[in-house]
Amino acid sequence: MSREQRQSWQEIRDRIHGRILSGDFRPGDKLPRDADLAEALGCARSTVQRAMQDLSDSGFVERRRKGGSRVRPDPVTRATLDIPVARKEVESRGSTYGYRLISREVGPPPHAVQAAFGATFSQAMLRVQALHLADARPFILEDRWIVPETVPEALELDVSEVNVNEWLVKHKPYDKLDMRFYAEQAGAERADILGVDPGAALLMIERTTWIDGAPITTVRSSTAPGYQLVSQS
Amino acid sequence: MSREQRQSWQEIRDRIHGRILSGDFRPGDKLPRDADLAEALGCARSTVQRAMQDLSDSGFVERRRKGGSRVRPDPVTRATLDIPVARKEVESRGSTYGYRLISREVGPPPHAVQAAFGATFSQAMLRVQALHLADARPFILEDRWIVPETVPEALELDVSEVNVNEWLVKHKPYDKLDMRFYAEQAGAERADILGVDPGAALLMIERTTWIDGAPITTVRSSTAPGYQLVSQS
DNA sequence: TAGTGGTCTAGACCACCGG
DNA sequence: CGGTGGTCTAGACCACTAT
Repeated sequence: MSREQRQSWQEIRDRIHGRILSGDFRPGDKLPRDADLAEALGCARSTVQRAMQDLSDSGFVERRRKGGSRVRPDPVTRATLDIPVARKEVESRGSTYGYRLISREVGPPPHAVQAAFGATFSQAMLRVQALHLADARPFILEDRWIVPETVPEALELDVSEVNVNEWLVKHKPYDKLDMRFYAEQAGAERADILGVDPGAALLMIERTTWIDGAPITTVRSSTAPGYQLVSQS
Repeated sequence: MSREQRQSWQEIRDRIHGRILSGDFRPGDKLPRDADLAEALGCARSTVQRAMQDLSDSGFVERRRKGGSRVRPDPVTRATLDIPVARKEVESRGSTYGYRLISREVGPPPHAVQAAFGATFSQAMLRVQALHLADARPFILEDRWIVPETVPEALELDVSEVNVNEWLVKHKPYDKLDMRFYAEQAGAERADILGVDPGAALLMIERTTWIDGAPITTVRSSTAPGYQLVSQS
């Protein structure tokens, strides 16, 4: 008789994944219960659980309590991006990092900023514009708005010395993050600051963070031409 | 005496995370072993394991066998992107999807394509250029190269009828994916195809996939102005 | 080679949600 | 309300790697 081999959750995942790819399970189909899969595949239920968890994270299946597992009808490709602190990114390229404060002001946020937070805030906010340099050349221009009610210490910061970006990352945890990427042409002013031709295509990165539902900060980063975001693994 | 409450791995994670944020554990510090944390926090080791796994996935800590766990010295913000199949994306916006083949040819790949695969391939490849439409307006222009040795069926496909993009997603699994995003100005030809002004800023998406080390396909997608990539949660 | 994280198992209970 | 996925526990063994 055959002996059951010990199987890793990756093997179990691949076996199930294989049956999806082979058309054995088709998009929209309901999959067997974890317990039944476990028995059929000859492993513990928690191993199936782990495998299905991964398939769910990867976007191949949807899971619902009581509803069971289904093959996701619309395939997606999922990518993970690491956005390091600007200084780290510059240094990892072997360049020398530099930081230059461009402006600091306190005032009412424009509509675009309020929209980023998904609400209307009539209160004044702290705005900081700064330039990250790589070997003394412009690398990223960031335009940041900070909500003083959530981050009162920010008003006291000497932003000409302290890198607000890194200060926030180190001291202000968030539990909600909205991030978006798009392309935009450089206007005259931005082109001048970044040292590029007006109309150059810039990759824009927008980040907005909240903690316990309270808005922390939103930042629009204009990256210099040639900048690329690369997915992990 | 006090009774130990049953704790979820999220609670355990937050307690450890809290000690990192509070400066109790500083960047670069070595954390206690899982077993010690479990005892200190009053839960099973596997619960700590799950919590640390999440902190590792989120980029807060680094884990190494024998080496133990350390607070990651360089903070990163991590974002997950879902890139749906073009048709799904168009339909989810309430628009009508359309597909138009622009060209199909077999020939030697340019250096840029070989570079994407990280190797030199002198063999001929299948190139397919196609346009995805939203309400009859250009949405995404894709320029794809397929390796016939890995995907022999592709040569037989009637690409004027079949959406190669979706065909590959459904039938060709991959185990390695490289994805990158950048901004680029539209040249005259692309501007014409996409129906935009020459010089417009376009968000570019590059995807390259492998299976068992063998290259499958690489595609450069030029998205129409206004296109945004938005992170999940 | 020994220490540490990674995983598997078996069993139990919980939480959500469809019928 | 009952079925299904989600999680916790305790214990054992494995795999990687720092020392």
